[in-house]
Amino acid sequence: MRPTVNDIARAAGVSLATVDRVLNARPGVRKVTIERVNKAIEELGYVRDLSAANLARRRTYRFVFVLTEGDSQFQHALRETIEEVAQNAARERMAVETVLVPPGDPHHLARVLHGLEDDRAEGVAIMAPETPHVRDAIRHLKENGIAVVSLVSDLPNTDQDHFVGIDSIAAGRTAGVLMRRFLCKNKGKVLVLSNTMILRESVERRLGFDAALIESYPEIEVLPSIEWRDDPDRLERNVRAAFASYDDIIGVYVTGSGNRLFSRVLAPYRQDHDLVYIAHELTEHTRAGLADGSIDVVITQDIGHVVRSTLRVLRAKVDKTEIDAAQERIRIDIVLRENMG
Amino acid sequence: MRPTVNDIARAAGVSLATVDRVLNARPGVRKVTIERVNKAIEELGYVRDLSAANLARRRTYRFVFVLTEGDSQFQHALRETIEEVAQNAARERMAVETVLVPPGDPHHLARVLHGLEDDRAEGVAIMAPETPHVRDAIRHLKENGIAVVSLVSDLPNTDQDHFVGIDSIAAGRTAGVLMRRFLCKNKGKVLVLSNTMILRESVERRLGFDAALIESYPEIEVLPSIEWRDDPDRLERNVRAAFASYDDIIGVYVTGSGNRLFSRVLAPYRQDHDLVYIAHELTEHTRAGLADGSIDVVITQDIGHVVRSTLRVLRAKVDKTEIDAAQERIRIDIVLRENMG
DNA sequence: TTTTTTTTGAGTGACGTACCTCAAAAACTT
DNA sequence: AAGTTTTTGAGGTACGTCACTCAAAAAAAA
Repeated sequence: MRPTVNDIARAAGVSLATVDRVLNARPGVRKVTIERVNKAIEELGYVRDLSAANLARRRTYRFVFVLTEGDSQFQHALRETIEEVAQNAARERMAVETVLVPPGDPHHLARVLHGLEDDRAEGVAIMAPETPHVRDAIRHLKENGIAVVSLVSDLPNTDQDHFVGIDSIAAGRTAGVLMRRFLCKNKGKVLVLSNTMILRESVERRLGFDAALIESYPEIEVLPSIEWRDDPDRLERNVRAAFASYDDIIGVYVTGSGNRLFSRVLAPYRQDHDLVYIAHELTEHTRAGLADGSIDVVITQDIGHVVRSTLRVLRAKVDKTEIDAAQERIRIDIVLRENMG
Repeated sequence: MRPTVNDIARAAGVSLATVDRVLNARPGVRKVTIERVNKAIEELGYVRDLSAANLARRRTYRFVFVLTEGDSQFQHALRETIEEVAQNAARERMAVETVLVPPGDPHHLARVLHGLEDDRAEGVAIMAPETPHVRDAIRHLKENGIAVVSLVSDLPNTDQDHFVGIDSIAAGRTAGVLMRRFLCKNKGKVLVLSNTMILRESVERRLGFDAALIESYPEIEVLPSIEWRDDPDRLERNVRAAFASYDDIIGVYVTGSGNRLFSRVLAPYRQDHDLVYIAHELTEHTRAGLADGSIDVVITQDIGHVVRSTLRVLRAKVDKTEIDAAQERIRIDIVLRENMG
């Protein structure tokens, strides 16, 4: 049987009240007594029964996801997953809320974050680009004792507690090495498509991709990234231009969203070109692409895992308990048609 | 605030005791009353507070892992992981025990399983080959109300509640398709190595591998599996014979354990042969192989995930609650040096 | 209708922890 | 040594559920 507070009290030769004062850092206990209690805790290997504790303090963890709006399939899937996971999380005394902020408006985002300080949340999960305003807002949150984690998109230069997601450079490298192998020593050019290179992930993926591909395979030329910035016409124009300029395009790499659109634009060229198509993020569309063979590989991360992990990490931070690194590590998943499941 | 039993009692116009009788399926309640209570539960959306319930009934889940002995790196890693996870599981009122049985002795295994019936365990997790004795023992366990799940190695024709692991045919198919792509239209032979074809996984992996490889790539000949049955000499002999007979071996596929040994035996041939090496299970050794480039791909499953999932599923079965399919799905992981992490 | 059986209500004491009060004891000041 | 302050103890109530008892009420059987 696990030791209880009563066992600690007996072992330390003090009363229950004193043990309680020590455990919950309440004032009015001498240093010597505190040490005596801590020694007993140590010796008996006492660990507080968190579910009993949460029951007693009638606690519900209040967590908020702050996401930038956007209607890419990835964003949809993310929001949906949060919704689903939140349902189950409720059973474990967690109230999860989602707040959407317009993209490209750091002030708005910062205002939202500030608004969370006065006891709307005990923990905040953020997916947004890093800007000075955000850095500032995160510092404030932390100063108010609110746990902060970023998901999918890292915020490395902030006071955040944790990042839940994958290393984008490694993800790009993985894409690069698969491109190299799937190209089979053929010579030619690789098209890279990105909605915007403002997001750190896009840049880092491209970085890793180039490193893995060019380094060991100089016969390949990786073309400059085509950025389409939410403008379908620009995408179409640029892709058309690329195929007009080069007739030896043998691979395409899409570093972020836009697969749906891109696939359509690409279709007419696929008859003449034997293309290796590598994309990121497993969504409805990339899934279909894998199934019908139009996409060869998808590099992704398990969104469900990301969301669940985010909540576990937030709770651990709030409770000041250890996190299980092995469980919280997000893997870079390589998905082919065969292991799509 | 979540509704409590008291709210249900009030809403249904009955006493607490009656609600309790209904909730815990105790006798002495009329059908009409049961329905009234259930209606109230439905309407208020009541869900039993499991942590309060477990606290009250002073419950600790007793789970037993039954594994066949063996000193492959995979088995070691599995046992170690169970050990680790069990530590954390203790905080959630789960007492996890591991029982090892000698391989190839179905009677012993069956006896062990029978021994678990009389209240040693509420749930049993099994990794062992399926035999009539095992089927029988599992049926008995189930009849005694004990939850049974298999892990890693499926037991499809038994009364088990659940299987935690990957589809071996799909895993083999994944290996096959990667072999095909990495071979880059070269012609030649592929060596397949397996400790034993007695285990269903080995057979299924091979099946999937052949299907993916041969079907779309008939220029390749996949050689008959070399079985070494825990005999290093036999492995060495057979590998040597294979390389003596064929000078166009361009790929090797190891369907299970033996990578450590095989790598050593293979080493001298690697200078003359440009080989694609695909293996299963990410262990210390295959990890090192990926790192130094001697292994190209490892197909694996996250052992930590498997073990944690096993415990969650067992608990869900015992509690008769839903399992979160998305969370419990074990993925077929493709591991390259770049995404090893 | 009376008797028997079944169903229901009211209540109690756990489980392990939190959080509170009030009085007593111990530790300090002067 | 007296007073003051700090520290400690004893006790209670609560959280939401379980598991039980005993008596009362309702339903079914005679």
